[in-house]
Amino acid sequence: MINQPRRTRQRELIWQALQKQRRFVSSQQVHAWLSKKGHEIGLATVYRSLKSWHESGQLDVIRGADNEMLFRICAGSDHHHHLVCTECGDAFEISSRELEDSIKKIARNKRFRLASHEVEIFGQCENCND
Amino acid sequence: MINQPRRTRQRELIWQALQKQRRFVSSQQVHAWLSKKGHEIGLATVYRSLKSWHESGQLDVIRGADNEMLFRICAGSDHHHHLVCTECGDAFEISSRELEDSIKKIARNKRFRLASHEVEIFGQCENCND
DNA sequence: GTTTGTGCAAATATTTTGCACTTGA
DNA sequence: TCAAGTGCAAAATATTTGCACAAAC
Repeated sequence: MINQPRRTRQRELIWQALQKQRRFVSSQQVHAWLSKKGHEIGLATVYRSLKSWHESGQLDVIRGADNEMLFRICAGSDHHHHLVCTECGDAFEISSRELEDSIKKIARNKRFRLASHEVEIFGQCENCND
Repeated sequence: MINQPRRTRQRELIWQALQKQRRFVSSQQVHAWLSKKGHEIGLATVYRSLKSWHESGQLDVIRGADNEMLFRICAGSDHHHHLVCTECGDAFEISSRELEDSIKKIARNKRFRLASHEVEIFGQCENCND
């Protein structure tokens, strides 16, 4: 009935490109990288692929400084946040009981019914903070 | 030498519009609202005003779901995050020692030199969660 | 009178979409 | 076959910028 994803050359290539990266990348970057490798794929196809994978939970997304969407293959399907290195772009998934508890507590204090939350932490990773 | 802000009719009106709002609003919204009130101000002027106030720390900003920047007058100048009601759009500034500590701990565990972080919590406020 | 702000239109930038064509199952 | 995927170009958004003119100090 709905969305039975098909295996196409384009999607294979896009997925492979994502697999090579540990960092978050934009649709534009994926497209440019593939072009450089000689794979002429429509930019719209890249946008559509990343969007649908994100919607089906296979990709994580964060917003870059200039407001663009950056994607990365999502390791676990559990709830988590990200710790991103501002130097090399490397990103780790994090999940902290303590952090979640703090957030719950804040919501409770203000009598909010918690819906969702986003936490993004930026810094320099072990290798980059000389 | 630098940026000595001037008092203009446009800026007065834009600032007043912000003061009437407890929720986060976009440049477009401020502009539309002023237009409706009969104040014909250039959209670019609204963008420029909000941007500069944000840069000077007088406005907070969050990212809307549809990729736009939303601003609000910032109550305190201290470090804080936001608890936003998804129903009425009302937003509270929050600051939690516990939350900050959790974040520091996470960074320390991964041996990151912490640069910055963003936390946004969404839910329904006391009035909206019937 | 000099510097800063404004308005407009054009330029960017990112992402989406309509549509005809192609392809996978 | 035929629904799903693709490419292209155009549209939709959101925001910025160049420039001539106006306003503030």
